[in-house]
Amino acid sequence: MTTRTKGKPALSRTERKDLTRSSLTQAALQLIGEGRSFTSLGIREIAREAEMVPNAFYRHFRNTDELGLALVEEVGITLRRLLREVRQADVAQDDMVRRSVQVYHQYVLQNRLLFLFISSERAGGSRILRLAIRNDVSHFTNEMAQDFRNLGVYKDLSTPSLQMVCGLVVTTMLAAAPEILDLPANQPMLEGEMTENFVQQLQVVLLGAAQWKEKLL
Amino acid sequence: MTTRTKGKPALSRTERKDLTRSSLTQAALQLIGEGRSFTSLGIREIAREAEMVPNAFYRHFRNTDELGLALVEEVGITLRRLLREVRQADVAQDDMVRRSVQVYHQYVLQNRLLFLFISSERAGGSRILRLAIRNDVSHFTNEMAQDFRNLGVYKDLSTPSLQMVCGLVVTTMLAAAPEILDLPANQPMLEGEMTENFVQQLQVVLLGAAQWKEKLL
DNA sequence: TTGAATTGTGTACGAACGTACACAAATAAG
DNA sequence: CTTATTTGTGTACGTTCGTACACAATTCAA
Repeated sequence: MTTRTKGKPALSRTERKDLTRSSLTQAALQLIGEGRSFTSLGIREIAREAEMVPNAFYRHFRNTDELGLALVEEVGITLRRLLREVRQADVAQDDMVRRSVQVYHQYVLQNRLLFLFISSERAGGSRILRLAIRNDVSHFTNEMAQDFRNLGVYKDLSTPSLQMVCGLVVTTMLAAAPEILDLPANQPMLEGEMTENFVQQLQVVLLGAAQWKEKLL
Repeated sequence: MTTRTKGKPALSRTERKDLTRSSLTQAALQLIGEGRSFTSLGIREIAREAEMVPNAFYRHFRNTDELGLALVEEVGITLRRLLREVRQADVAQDDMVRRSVQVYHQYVLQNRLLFLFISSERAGGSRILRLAIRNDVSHFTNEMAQDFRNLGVYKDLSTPSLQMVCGLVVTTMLAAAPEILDLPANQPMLEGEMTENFVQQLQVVLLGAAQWKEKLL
């Protein structure tokens, strides 16, 4: 226990450690934001960006992959928050898709670095990271399916079918992320075109889902 | 002109050059197949794999990105061939989706290295490569839309709408590629599950497309 | 208060990297 | 045949990398 006889330490040791650890992960994200790809980041590079000596890295991670896994944890949290935001914004039913796309679009921009990370490491780079991200995305998909259940839409779809449809929605969403991020800022023309395409695709998916008939076992 | 007074040179200079150039691109693909990511490949590494001295690389490419663009050309050709193969296999109408998925699945396995390259560089790494790949994928999408036209299906969809739907199909296809490639070989149980999910997703999309009504301008 | 554990620093080493330059061999062109 | 161009080699330099080791400073526990 923390016996604080003299009130000196404003932060405990573990608190300090967590701070520098997070400064490492944030440094990695920062580098990603500058166009570097996570796979090609080195220990020295990350440590330098975090303004610490290379060796300090090892006090927190054995290698860059382990730091990547820490980032994946952030991914999980971030995706969960996204669901919450969409849920809140989404009371209306009519153009629910368009509204959700708006929320998603702005969410991707706000969490630019993480979505850059997700997008590029979900398919490329280290197998461990890839599977970890895919695992998080899978959880995200299932939560979305649960949300659909709670909303009472698509009542006649079995849970596996609902998950299948949500998988499709998530695939479409994640494929849109890199396009959102690569779009030059303040080009309302292109942006509107892309968004409209995105909205229509989701509408097609949901239209198909509404028509989907369960297969006979 | 090639004045061949004495019949010595079996291969012309440019032919030889093209051969070594291609041995460089193939070396890069080979390294990708061994789990390395293209972005992190170095000139020396590629040259070593191609069994040539590092400096020889510069006789063919200025840097690794330029070699990547050469690979993207192969991507274009490969995607075009895929369309052709699906077109040939696809005369039947009933389970056309399932048949196409089978063809696609085996095609991805046969062109494993290129699909590894596409999947990981489409979202990550160098911006130039990313845009080049996206351009090829976009062409692929449009050709698929043209194929749909020629087949006479979805007659009441406008060309932009047809392209939008095909974009959805292509997104789903490309998202499936890394999963196909990461699946441990000879696991018919998992493989069947994945394939079935894939088939259903495409069916949902096409079902939605069939129901899609053009928006009023 | 004293001793152990933790966290960050400084220095150092070999390996791999990109690339510059001079050169050898081969081929095309006059 | 001579000469210029092209293609691949050999050597070399400075940079960056991962990581090992010893050490300083701090914090926790007894």
